Amino acid sequence: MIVLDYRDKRPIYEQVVEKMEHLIVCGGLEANSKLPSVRSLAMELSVNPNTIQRAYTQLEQDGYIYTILGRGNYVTSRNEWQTGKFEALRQDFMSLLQKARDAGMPLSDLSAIIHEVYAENEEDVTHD
Amino acid sequence: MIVLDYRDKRPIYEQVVEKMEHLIVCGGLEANSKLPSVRSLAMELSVNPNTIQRAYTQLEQDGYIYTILGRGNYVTSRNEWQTGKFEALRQDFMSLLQKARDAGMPLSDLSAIIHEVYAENEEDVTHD
DNA sequence: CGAGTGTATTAAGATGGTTAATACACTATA
DNA sequence: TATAGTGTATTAACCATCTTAATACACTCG
Repeated sequence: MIVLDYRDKRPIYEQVVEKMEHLIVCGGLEANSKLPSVRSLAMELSVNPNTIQRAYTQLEQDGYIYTILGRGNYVTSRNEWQTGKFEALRQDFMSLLQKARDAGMPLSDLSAIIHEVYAENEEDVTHD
Repeated sequence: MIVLDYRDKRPIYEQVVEKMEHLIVCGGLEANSKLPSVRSLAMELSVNPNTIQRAYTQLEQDGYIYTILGRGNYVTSRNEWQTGKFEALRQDFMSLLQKARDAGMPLSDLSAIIHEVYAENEEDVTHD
């Protein structure tokens, strides 16, 4: 379900959060489906249960999963986290765009990247 | 010249690198102008000279400054780091755009943000 | 020469990530 | 009711990294 990158210098719990979030956002995990238990995932990744517990706590705070005591952790439905996710992405985009503008990066470069990633969605949109 | 944010949990040397880089990229520091000495900036920020030394070493590795032994640290001219900077920004954009696409963020939202930040440069660009 | 500079080394303290060993409360099931 | 599986909490220890501290050395400039 998840593979750790040991060259990654970030904490393990952050990697678990990131990869779980990616799975959920991309639809790899259905809403209300059950996640691996704290102990089983810890066993699978050869890490301590506390580390997984910390990751799950973070995911719950971010709204991606919910917990039922004694039963397990489950995936939250999309509409519960999508608004917050969009806002976070907006913040990141603002920050990154300001850096790009300050560095003198041409608007055309950004446009090219956007159209490369959003290849399917092409219709109009990107100008006034 | 620089103000530290003590609520920021990142290492001090990272903050110094970030703020110096920002100053250089935004033109707040001219090419070939002299930076504060390791000891004087350490004094000014009330941190250890080793911490500033580490920041300057990082800035040099990233191509933003160059060092002359016994004389000081100086700002590199724009064309020496701009290409690398653009490439790094491109990488970040790709990564962020993929996340936005996966989360189902509409192209129109991105367009709005871009036009907000790149207000002056408006011409056409963002569509084919 | 002397002051200012970058650089290197070593030791110590502080913080945070991780492991480890337990313990407790809850839920589902035989 | 018992048992197993679950989330959760606590405490201690280990380790890596950031930071400070105290020095020392080589270089440049006046």
